[in-house]
Amino acid sequence: MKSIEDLILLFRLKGLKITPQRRAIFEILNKNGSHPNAEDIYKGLKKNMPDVSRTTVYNTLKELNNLGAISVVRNVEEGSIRYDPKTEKHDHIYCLQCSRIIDIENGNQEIELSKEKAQGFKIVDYQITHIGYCPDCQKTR
Amino acid sequence: MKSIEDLILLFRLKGLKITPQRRAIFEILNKNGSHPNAEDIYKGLKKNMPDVSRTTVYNTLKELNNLGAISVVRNVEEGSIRYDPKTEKHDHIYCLQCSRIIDIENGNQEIELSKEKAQGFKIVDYQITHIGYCPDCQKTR
DNA sequence: TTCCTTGCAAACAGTTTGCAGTCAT
DNA sequence: ATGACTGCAAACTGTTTGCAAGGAA
Repeated sequence: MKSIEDLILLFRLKGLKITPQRRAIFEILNKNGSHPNAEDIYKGLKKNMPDVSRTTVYNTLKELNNLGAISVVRNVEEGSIRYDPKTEKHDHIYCLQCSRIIDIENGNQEIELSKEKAQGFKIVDYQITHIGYCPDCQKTR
Repeated sequence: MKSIEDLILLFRLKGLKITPQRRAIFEILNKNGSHPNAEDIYKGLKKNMPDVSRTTVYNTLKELNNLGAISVVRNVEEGSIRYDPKTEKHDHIYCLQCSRIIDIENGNQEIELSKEKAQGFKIVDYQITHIGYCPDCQKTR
């Protein structure tokens, strides 16, 4: 997870500008620690900045993603794209009922594919998602 | 991967009907062996059945998914839902350039989460996706 | 005959795009 | 001053829904 200062430097380095809207989005991502979609961020923003538009949210998320400052959560079959502000490699646990995603450390080096299994693919990454029910949702089933 | 006969029996068992459209969708899923989205199936269907509608494709995919005869592919970040006709547990390799997905056997029992790592979640499944570039796309980069 | 299914059209959700006015640098 | 950014509206994509007519059992 990049600090707000890092994000600002990163944007400036690329000739991108730091607007109050962007600064506020950085703050939301930074304190949130979760896996929000564009709408989550938009709603958070609106509280303090009622005239902000969704376009600005989408635009800023796209830039952040381009810069590698956030990443897309490889999909857990939902209608919307969810973003991950944590840049270090990690796995996820996904709740089938409430869609909550939590991060877990990943300590599996054995996941690396053998040459035969890779079938000619050049592998650059992998994603592990554990799927189940979170503590809260177990109570209400 | 269920046979067409199995799918027909499964549908009949649930009081669902076997229409020519559904039979044709079963055939496409069965011979395709890939990870199509609704549009892929619709296009395939149209060749022999020009008046078919997308609604029928969506409806049938939903029923198949409900019955556990196909599943939704997780861990890819695309605009559309992709389905997996292979019902046995397996992993995927995903091509970042052409979006091709291939199946690979999964032989990682060590993926199971320890109790501490699961953080109270009740885990029922997991999905591993290896990400990279397929042989064809490596040539054209 | 009885539901289920089909196909059309409309609705919907999430996201992207074009553009005129505004603002950061 | 310049180019990037904002916010609006419209377009677009993938999917879902309501419904009248048709078809499988």
